[in-house]
This record gives sequence, structure tokens and C-alpha cells, in this order.
Amino acid sequence: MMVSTRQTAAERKVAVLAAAITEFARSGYAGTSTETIAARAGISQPYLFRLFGTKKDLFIATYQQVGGRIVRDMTRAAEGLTGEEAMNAMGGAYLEMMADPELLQVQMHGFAAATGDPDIAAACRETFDVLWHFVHEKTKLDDEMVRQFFAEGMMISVMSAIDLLSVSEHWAQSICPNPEKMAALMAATQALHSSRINNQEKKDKSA
Amino acid sequence: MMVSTRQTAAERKVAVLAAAITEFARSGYAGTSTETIAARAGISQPYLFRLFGTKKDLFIATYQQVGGRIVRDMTRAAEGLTGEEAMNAMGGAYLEMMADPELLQVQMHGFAAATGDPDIAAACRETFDVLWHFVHEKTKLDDEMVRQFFAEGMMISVMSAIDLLSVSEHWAQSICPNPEKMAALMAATQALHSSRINNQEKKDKSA
DNA sequence: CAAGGAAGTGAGTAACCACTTACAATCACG
DNA sequence: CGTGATTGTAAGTGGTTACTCACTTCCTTG
Repeated sequence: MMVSTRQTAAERKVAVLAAAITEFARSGYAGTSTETIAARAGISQPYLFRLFGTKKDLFIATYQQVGGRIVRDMTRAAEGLTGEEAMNAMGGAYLEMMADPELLQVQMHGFAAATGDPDIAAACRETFDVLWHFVHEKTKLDDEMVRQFFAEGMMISVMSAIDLLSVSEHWAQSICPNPEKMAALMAATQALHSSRINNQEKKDKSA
Repeated sequence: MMVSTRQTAAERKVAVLAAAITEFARSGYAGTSTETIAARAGISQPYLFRLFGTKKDLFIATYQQVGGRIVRDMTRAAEGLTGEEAMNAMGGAYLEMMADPELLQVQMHGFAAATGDPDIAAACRETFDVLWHFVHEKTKLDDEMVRQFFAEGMMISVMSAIDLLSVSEHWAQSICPNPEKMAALMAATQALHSSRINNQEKKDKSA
């Protein structure tokens, strides 16, 4: 079969970034090999290096694209709204990302990798800067509300990373904002999760 | 000089865990080598493996000890208090950890590593479980307040990871809860940070 | 003081990883 | 049609890493 046609560098970069999101979301910066990403993107590893220079540059590019996607999703959700309505819509959009949590988890891995690398830390602060001004502009709400908005967001990212949705006990449920939306989310992600876990266990059989 | 006396396995484990906190805080689970931790603890790498079995077991033990330390610090801070007073005291204790952010950053790396390993994810949920019940018992406040407490906590951890305290612009300042405490913190951490950054740059000269 | 056990290490091993070099195929275009 | 740029790769390279084996040193205790 193998329909391998040539693509432009720009097209390949899109494919590589998509692969990088998936792999970095699972295994993080240090835990993901460039070989794995290249394989998922369907190119050789040397070509990946020609496209992105270094692993760190690729990670930062991936992280920035995730930031852009988050802004885009929130923009769409809040279209035509202002104030608290806009903020609620954006919070809802953020929550819905848990259904396909790659973006949230890449963000998480960015924060983590920031502790060991000033360049990555700077990229994280930059994205935070953009996001903060975006939310502030869009909602015109005061600093305190924006702060709480981001606090909720961070907790959602953590919840997604540690798979808190799988815990049915009271304390775990009570941490989740917007319970009715959560119920829908749990149903939506169940199939995804089980397939994910099966794949993971196949990989882990060596341990 | 070398005063190397023999120690019991239990004593060595304490030293190894202390070293592991420092190293995992900087470089995370996948990014830290067991050799580095062994060197900091002053023992050989084979002995580290005899004490902890695998790198993953060591990481989880480190993560759990961090959880215990956080509970301990918050318990002390809230001694004799109840309700909102207790919660504010515990929040203050959590904030103060930013002055020496290793614990917060290990926690962060736990969350991140959880995306790629179900055992680590389970350990994170377990710690969350303990922490939630602890706060709930101590304050007797309703679920919503406890939820907001944890959301603030997650944001503090992220702030510490990406070193948001170093940004003086309005948006960054406004994200920080408790501004007057923040001012004291910034002064307290400045010396620490500059020495940390110098060390880091020495390590990064190869890049 | 003999001996079993606990503390501790030197020297590997097999696998992996970020990154490079040198080269081949393909395309656009004068 | 040829030539220069672009897409793409096979085959390394030097370094690192989790983990093991075989061994020594010391302490305790009967």
C-alpha cells in the first residue's frame, strides 16, 4: 500500500507536532525519545532534527502549539459573550478538554520540565502571559476572578494527569467543578481510557 | 578527612530520600539518574538499588514522603485552629513552601509522571485522598471551600515550577494570592534563586 | 573467636538516546 | 535537460542509564 508522497517541510512539521503532542503528553520531555516521535510522524529521526533543530526546540514548539490550541478553543466557546458568561464558557471549554486530555497533559509536562530548564520555564511564563491577558481582555473581570479562573484550570490539569475521574469516592467527586458536566465527561472518556490503558500495559510488560 | 562510618539501612534510606527530593525536584522522574541521587546521598549506585529495588519504587517513596511532609507542615500551622482560620493557616503554610520549593516541585513531577505510569498515578491519587480528608477533618468546611483550597494549592505549585515570582509585571503579581506574604517570600528566595541558577548554568554548559 | 548476616562497592552489561555525516531521490525551473 | 534546492534516509557515534554480579568489610552474637 504505502502511499508515501513527498510533502513540504511545513506539512511535515504539522504532522510532527501532532505526534509530539501525543508522545510528550504520555511520557513528558525527558521520558520521550525523538525516535518515538519520528516514528509516529512517519519520518526518519534525522529528518525530525532537520525540521526542529533540537529536542528542546521541538518540545517548546509543541508546548506553544498546545497553548495556541487552548486559546483557540476558549475563544470559540466565548464567542459573542462577555463578563462572567464569557468566563463560564471558557471554563467549560477547558473542562471539556479532559475528554481528550493530551493538551492538558502536555501543559502539565511543560510545567514540570520548567523546574530543570530556564528556557522551558520562560516558554511557560510566556504562554501564561498570553493566556492571562486574553482572559482579562475577554471577560473584563477583576484580577481576583481571573486568578480563581486559573486556579480552577490548574486543578483540572492535575485531575486529568492523575486520572481523578476514575475515582468514584465522595472526595474525588467533590473536587470536580460542574458535576453535571463531569458525568457526561466520564461516559465520553470511558472507552478512550480503557483502550489507552491496554496500550500502556503492553508497553509495560518489560518492567 | 572522610569520616565514613557505617550506618544502618534505615538511616541510609533517610539520606537517600533527602537526596532524591532534591534531584527529582529539579529534573523529574525520567530526567534524573539513579547515579546522581546515589552520589548526592554519598553511597554507591548498587546500594541504592538494594535499598529501594527500582527507580520507580524510589520515586514513589520520595513522592509519599513529600506528601507526609506537606501534611506535617500544615498540621503544625493549623494547630489549635478550626474552620476558616485553620484553612487560612494551612494555605499560608503551603505558600511558604515556595521559599524552598523542592517539595512543591516533587509533587508537580509526580503529577506529570502520572500520565505515563498507572502506579505513579495511583500513588498521586492516594496522597490526594489523604490530603483531602485531612483538610476536610481539620476545617470541617464544606466541599466547595475545600475544592477552592486545593485549586489554590495547585496554582501555587505551578507558580513555583515556572518561577512566576521572578516576573514583576502586573498580571503575574495579580495571580499570586496574599500579596504581602509574597513580598516577604521574594526577598527570602532571592539569594537561593541566584545560587540555584548559577549551578544550573554550570551544568548546562554542554548544551 | 567463629560465623552468619548486614553494609557497602568495583566493574560490568545490554539497551537506549540525542544528534551527525554522508548520501540518495525528487522536484522546480531556466 | 540539467542543475540547484528541497525532501528524505541508512548508518553511525559517543555518551548515558537502569540494573546486576561478584566480591569485600565490618559488626554482632552464641
